Amino acid sequence: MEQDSLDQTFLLGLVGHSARLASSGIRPLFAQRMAGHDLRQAEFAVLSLLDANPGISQKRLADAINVSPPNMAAVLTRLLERGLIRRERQPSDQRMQILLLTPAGTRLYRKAAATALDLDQEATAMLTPAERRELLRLLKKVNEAQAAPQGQGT
Amino acid sequence: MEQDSLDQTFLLGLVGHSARLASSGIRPLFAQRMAGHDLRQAEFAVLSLLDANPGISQKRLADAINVSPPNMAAVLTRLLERGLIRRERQPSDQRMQILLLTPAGTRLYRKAAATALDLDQEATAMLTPAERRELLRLLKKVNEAQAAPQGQGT
DNA sequence: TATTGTTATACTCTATAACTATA
DNA sequence: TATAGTTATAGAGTATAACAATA
Repeated sequence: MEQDSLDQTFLLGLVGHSARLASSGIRPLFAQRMAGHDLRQAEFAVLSLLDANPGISQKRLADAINVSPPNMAAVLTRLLERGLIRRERQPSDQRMQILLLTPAGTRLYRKAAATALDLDQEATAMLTPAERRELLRLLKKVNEAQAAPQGQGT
Repeated sequence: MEQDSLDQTFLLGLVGHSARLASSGIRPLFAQRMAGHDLRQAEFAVLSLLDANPGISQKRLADAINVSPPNMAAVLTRLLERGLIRRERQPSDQRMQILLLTPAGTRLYRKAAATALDLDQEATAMLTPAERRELLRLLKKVNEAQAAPQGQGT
């Protein structure tokens, strides 16, 4: 039995620490359930964004989920090899590549999305629906401001 | 210029994903500012917990910040080598080790804690004070339930 | 037999530099 | 010269199995 009388006042007053804890607490459950679909977190996120935004570029994908371009390339390579996505050069700007789900990718995503929603709700079952919505709203506010600080980052 | 018209509705409805995004957004700022103290996230967390809870065991430390015992051993080794913490066997139960900050560890922690609080507040400056408090309350609720599911995990 | 902690190891994730090609 | 994407590589974080010592 754990005596959880630890004083964590300072650490739990940091959003960075608290968010990391929540993330690391949910991660194992996500990994375990998603193993059935053979999808990792970043892979699932890519499928989700492509389902909702067919034809976007790798850059926008990478920016949205905070993955560096080299690491995104590796994620996409694996999804391409599995036949879950396809890509084409954009005619108007040949530097860009347009990404799309294949029919197999769409089918897998539908199943995986149901799994993801289930497990996420289980992992947050201690919150009321209103609390959960509020938590998501506040995290979104933090994340949107991160993505676009005030012009240029550096 | 980014056209942030991406539809991320589904992903941002997952607490796991949103928490991970927030964490990964704040991490680089944390790392950059803490480099001045030569402290990584887990190391800072250990110092903070030892400052508030002198004499706790490695197990309780590891549980509190979601680090596995083998990885905690590595973190502590580095802090010991730097003379920031010390440890002793507990007389009553010789399996346990009691951890304490050294005077140098306390001094470094004081400075690092001020840095951490500053950067975390900068990173969440888009929230009102009330929103920030509410976000921390909700994350705490999620994290407390994670830590102690309902008896034993497995 | 269970718990605390260690060692060794592998795997994943993240970060950076250097490069190609397009613009 | 700047941007999209790639390759290669290093480093940090995470996970697991096997072990020692104590209870």
